[in-house]
Amino acid sequence: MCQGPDLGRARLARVPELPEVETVRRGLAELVVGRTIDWIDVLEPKCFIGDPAALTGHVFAAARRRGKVLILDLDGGLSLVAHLKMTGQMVFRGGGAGPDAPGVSADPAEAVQRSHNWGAGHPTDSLIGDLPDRSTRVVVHFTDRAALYFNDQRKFGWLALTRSDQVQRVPLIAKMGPEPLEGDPWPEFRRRARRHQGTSIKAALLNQEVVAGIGNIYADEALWHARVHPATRVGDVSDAKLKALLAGAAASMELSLSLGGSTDRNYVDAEGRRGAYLDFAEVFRRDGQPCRRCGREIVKTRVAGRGTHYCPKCQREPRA
DNA sequence: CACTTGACCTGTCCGC
DNA sequence: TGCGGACAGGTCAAGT
Repeated sequence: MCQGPDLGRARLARVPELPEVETVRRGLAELVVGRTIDWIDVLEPKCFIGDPAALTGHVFAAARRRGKVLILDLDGGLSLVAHLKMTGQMVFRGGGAGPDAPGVSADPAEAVQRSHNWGAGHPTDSLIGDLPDRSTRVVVHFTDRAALYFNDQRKFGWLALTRSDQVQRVPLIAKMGPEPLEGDPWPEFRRRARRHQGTSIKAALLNQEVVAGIGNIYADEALWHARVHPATRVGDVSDAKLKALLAGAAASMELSLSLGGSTDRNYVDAEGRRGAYLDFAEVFRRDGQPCRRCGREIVKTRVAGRGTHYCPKCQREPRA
């Protein structure tokens, strides 16, 4: 297939953060809930924690999410916890067309398969080819011949089998901060952010113990919305600005979430250009382009060890 | 304890 | 055209 010059960058930017994981969750809730596991094929041992054989015969009962972590509950008090990290994907394939006809799957399966094409770096991008492929790490085979593929080119992601009542004991989940899109996260976010007065606000936003689900993209977006320089010490950020940061992150994620359903459709146009996922971005990967508020050129630097995009006019240096 | 840096990986891009 | 190296980023371990 033809690969435009921007395709590589576009893929890298599609790291699953909260909105992307939520979109995957919704798809899985529709497709795997109610299905019975036949067996689990672990192609990359480091990507599956626990005994895969213990899952045979169990039925998916619900699909939940905590921050960027997926939680798939099964009957019998078991849960499959999953983290996509940077390049993980969950790709469902129905068995409607039969096991020997991988390319002619039924409509529903294909539709959801596309909507699950988050994450990055798949050879064929908007339309995944035959599975398993070389990035497939785990395959959940269902009794009806359907299958759920966990793909992850970089092997950072994982699936872990745990007892449902132990899910909140998973280290990452146990310490996780409030959900930014549920209830009123502000009091808890403020409390937790104030524990890290000495670090940069960007590092604090990326810290899952401060607030759940924010990654590099939405951290940069939130900072732009709130007009805060990413290197500002948390101690120098007012409560009003902290609140604006939380609101900015939420707004950006809500927008992304609302685009999630349509992103797959025109993700890569005929020229292989970037997809709709970037339409909500004000600064991320927009270095060299004008700020949509003031026209100043967006710059890229490094803060908290991460590529960081901001507007030098709207988001002034701390110091003073 | 607070905070920073490196490791984990692989694919892609850039300069030579 | 090919090759080495930088880079991408979520989380954890190890370091200051």
